Amino acid sequence: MAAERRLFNVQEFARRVGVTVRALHHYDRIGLLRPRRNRPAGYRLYGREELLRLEQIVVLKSLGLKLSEIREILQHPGSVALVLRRQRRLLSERRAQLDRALAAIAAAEAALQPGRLPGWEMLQKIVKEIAMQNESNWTEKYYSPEARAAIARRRAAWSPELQAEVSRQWAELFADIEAALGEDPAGAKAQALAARWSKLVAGFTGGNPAIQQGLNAMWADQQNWPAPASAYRIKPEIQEFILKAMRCGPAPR
Amino acid sequence: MAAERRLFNVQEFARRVGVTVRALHHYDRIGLLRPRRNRPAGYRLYGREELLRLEQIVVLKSLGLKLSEIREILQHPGSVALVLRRQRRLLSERRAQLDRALAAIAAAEAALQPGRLPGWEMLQKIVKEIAMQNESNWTEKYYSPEARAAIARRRAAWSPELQAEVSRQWAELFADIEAALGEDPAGAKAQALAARWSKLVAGFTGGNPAIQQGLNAMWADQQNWPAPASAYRIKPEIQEFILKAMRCGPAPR
DNA sequence: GCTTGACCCTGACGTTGCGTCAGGCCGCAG
DNA sequence: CTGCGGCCTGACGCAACGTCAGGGTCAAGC
Repeated sequence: MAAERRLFNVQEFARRVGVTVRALHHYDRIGLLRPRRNRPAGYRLYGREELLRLEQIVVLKSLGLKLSEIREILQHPGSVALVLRRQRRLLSERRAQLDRALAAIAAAEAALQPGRLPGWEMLQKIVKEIAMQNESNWTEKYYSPEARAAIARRRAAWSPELQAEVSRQWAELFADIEAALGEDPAGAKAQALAARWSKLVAGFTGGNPAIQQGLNAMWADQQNWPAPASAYRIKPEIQEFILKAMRCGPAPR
Repeated sequence: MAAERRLFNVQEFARRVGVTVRALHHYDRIGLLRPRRNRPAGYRLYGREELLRLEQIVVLKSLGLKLSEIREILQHPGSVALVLRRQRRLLSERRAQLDRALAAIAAAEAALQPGRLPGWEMLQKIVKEIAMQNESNWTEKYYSPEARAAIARRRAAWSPELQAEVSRQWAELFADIEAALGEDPAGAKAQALAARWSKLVAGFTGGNPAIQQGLNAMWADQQNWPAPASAYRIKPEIQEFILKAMRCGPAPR
């Protein structure tokens, strides 16, 4: 009955869960987490029940939910699945956006690596290209009926053998690039390698620009590579060489 | 000399670049983009020069830079490389955070799929596990000297043949799972499959939890898969089955 | 009982990048 | 002259608190 009747004052309570006192004030004001206020002076006091609720709040907040949404969820726990699905979609979109920005930055850095002046037009063009697909999902834009059919074929044709073959091609390309690291990125050899690279990437991505962007973003930050791709982890020198060859190679125009 | 002396009023100017009139007001107030104001009534007028600057602003904004940072960059264009590097790091971190949240959501959804009650403790545990690695990079935490050595060995041992072998294992596993789709996720067969899955993933990720999280996040949202991984694109049924088996399988305890 | 230092309270403003009125001036067509 | 559309300048709102400022409370030591 009287199990752990202990009450905490704000500071200790906050420290215990890992939030700030100010946050508790805030939650109190907006009615998200109401403490008991028995003490005559109006001190906030929190018990086990509030602890539970606060932990739930923290968990949901870590999923990127807004406080208002959290309040809704805690009032109607049945809607949790719905909210999670919605949230997942939202975060996915945000991540796609981030990937685009990262890809743009990577391209921009590669473009101004050679020590040239910034070259606003180039930066602008890069970003525009990449941001283009920002609005409206590319699925409808780039996967017109016939393209969709092509993908279906590609997927149907997928097999372990094909997979192995493609893997081999990547490995070969990596080896070739490594052998050519000293070459001029603008030279014919490097250009040929870049072309092979592009072709392989296109084959993998099915021409899907969003995925290609994702790839670029990953280059820029290999630490965050997701699992299966890690088998393809690219050495920094190779990555740098290809980026240079692709960006500063095809004649300045 | 007098090439395109045309001046635009706010509305047209805004429409031309794709920003709102209010934004232009804002940029004016904070001194980021000052229009000319020749007209007696104090109307804002924008020319070619302002157009260029606004375009630069928009580009930099799309990279996630704050307006104050943009102002800095435009004042000192030499710092652009530095700012880009910093921004890339920041966005990477944000993306990692997003990945963690997505992984947690995916796990949570899988956990409450069976129609059971939410199970706050489970949700909490999931999120805690995943958020644990939030602070301090895992590299130091999980890659102690000996682990680092193991990774070096792994990398040294990497070869096209090994790659092909692993690819084959994945393909086989996918096939086996597909054949077992009708089974009980909590059954021994499903559990064995889940174990194989885990082992393969661990092999790929070198035990790196960050990358495992990334993988989970990708499951939750295959649309955003980056390039080479797309060869491993997982069918939804397979993904769902494994998630179920891994989460609701090992006895409710 | 009194002082002291630690702890608590309630406003209230700052942050970021605008959205959204509200109230009023300007300019051009009929 | 009137009407309508475009422009202007405040000023508040949003999300989730951080950060003072000014002032009350509590427990302990003297």
